[in-house]
Amino acid sequence: MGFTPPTPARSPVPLLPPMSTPSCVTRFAPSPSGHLHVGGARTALFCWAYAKGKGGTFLLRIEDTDQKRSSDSASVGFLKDLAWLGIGWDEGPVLGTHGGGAHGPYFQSERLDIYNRYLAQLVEAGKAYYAFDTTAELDAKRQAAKLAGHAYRYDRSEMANLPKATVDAWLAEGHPAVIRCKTPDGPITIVDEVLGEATLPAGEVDDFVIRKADGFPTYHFAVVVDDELMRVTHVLRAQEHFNNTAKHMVLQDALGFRRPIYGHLPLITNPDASKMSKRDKDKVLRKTVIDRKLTAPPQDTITQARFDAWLADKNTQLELAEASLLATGLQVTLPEINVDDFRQSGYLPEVLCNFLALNGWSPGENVEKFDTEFLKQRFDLKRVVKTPAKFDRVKLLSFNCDAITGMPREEFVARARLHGQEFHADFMKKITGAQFEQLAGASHERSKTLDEMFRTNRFFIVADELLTWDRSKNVEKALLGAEPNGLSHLKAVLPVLEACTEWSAAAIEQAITPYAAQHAEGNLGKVAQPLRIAVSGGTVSPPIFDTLAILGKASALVRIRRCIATFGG
RNA sequence: GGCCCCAUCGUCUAGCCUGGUCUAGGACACCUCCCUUUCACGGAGGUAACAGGGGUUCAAAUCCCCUUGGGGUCACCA
Repeated sequence: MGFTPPTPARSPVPLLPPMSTPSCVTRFAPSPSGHLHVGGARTALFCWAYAKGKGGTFLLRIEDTDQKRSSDSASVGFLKDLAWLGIGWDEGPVLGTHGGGAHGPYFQSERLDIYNRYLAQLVEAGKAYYAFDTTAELDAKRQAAKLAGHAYRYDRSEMANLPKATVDAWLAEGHPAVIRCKTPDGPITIVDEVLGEATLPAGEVDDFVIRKADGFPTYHFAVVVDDELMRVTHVLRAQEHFNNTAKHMVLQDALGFRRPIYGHLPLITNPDASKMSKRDKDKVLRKTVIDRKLTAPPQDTITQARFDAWLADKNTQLELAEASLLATGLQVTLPEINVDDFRQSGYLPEVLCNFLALNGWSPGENVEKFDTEFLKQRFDLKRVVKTPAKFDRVKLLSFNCDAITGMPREEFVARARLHGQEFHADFMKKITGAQFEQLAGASHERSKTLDEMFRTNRFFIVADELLTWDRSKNVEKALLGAEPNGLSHLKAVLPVLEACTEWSAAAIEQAITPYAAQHAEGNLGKVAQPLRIAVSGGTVSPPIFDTLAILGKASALVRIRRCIATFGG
């Protein structure tokens, strides 16, 4: 059989008039199995940047051909994630101003008749055939091959040569059947803009399934048909798809389709080089539960039965909502995996985009900080690295910190407020608008994330009479050290504060500073720290005068009195 | 295991294609000091890498080969 190794089409034959065909069309084609993973987000970002930088089209397609794994709500989830990141799509499912387009539907599950048309065409042309092997038979052969120590390859001798009459009869009798692609014999050379050229030896690609027994096309088939029909010119996807490219090329040749340009992006992994997956959350939870020797879930988290089942079987995974509930109960933080996790943790979308782009690509010239506009203009496949990147959350945090401290105060306050309203409704309810503004203002320069102030300043929203004090070393030292210790300073400044007629940070400072000068050798810390402990219960808070001002005079005084009483006055 | 790909500080990377300008640059982390009312921020320094071995060459991080190590993939999942 005269199969020539495919080469990229030099002059593609356009399906549509040239006028309406953009020079560059990229697509992001996730399967809707949950939220958008950061790795997926990086792929989407690069696809977007590449197309937009060339004035082309970026489209989104939902690959929901796996009936078991797909759900409508899941796809909506990462549409929102993408929109939050600022990665807009020109064509695809509609969300707000994004999406639409003339090449839909953009859900593969709605394109079955299209696939069937091409499938029939292939079978008719003898380029594909029905196969009636059962899963059990196939598994046995795979197993045998493994035992024998060689790679399993599908043997077409039986099914590919079945007489048409037999095939029709079996089909009519309702035997389960798949359709396999008759892969021509010969080596296949993949040309990749990132990885270069790679040739798979003959026999590496066997007769793979293109339609499943349930009537749905496999990923390989749907991708090839859709990329052609949606006139995709550049396929940018994760490196795990590299070997699949050969299958896609076989299909393109069989169907007479154009060949898009390929670029396979390096993977993003955990710092220990393991795959980043939501499994990592389960791992953290399991370790905590085992370390603490817990036999029951914390109150108000998950049921005992669910807990037992999860703990008994390492392969059981908690749902996202269950996991975060349990994490809250155990007071552990889960590793961020999905875009939404980073949003909840208070990362800025523009920072996440910036940092993600740096994993696998760099503009050179020692430039690290840039926005998506810059990325759009500068991104190119030549500078994409070939090696997998370990995702460094610490560096991301540093970038986030820089961005936050670098933004105008009003912007921080506004963005923190939005974050609070979404993720810390309880906090926002217990604090007035003015108080929040003051707190956010005071937290601005010490915030690494939008979330931090809500976690470290919970003392603001507890009732004065319910505040408790840490009994840590630092607290004891500050309050009960050698005389004159913190406690005596507290007793002494109390009347000073009571005498304050104006209760602003500046006014309080004016009252306290002279006291410190006189009674603490001008060492403000000797007075500030006990005050901080008294009103916050711990050793960390925004600057003390701000803290007192935000709390209000009444609250502050009650807390100080209670503290004195608690620590023995 | 077969096949494919890859290999620069702890990490992300620049440099490699078109050998000399590399006593290998930046960033994060780390260490030291300074600043400081806590926590942060900030400022000044510092430690730290061309996986190993052969070639080619006047000259190799840069080109070639081998070894080792890492990753991907081998589904009626995508």
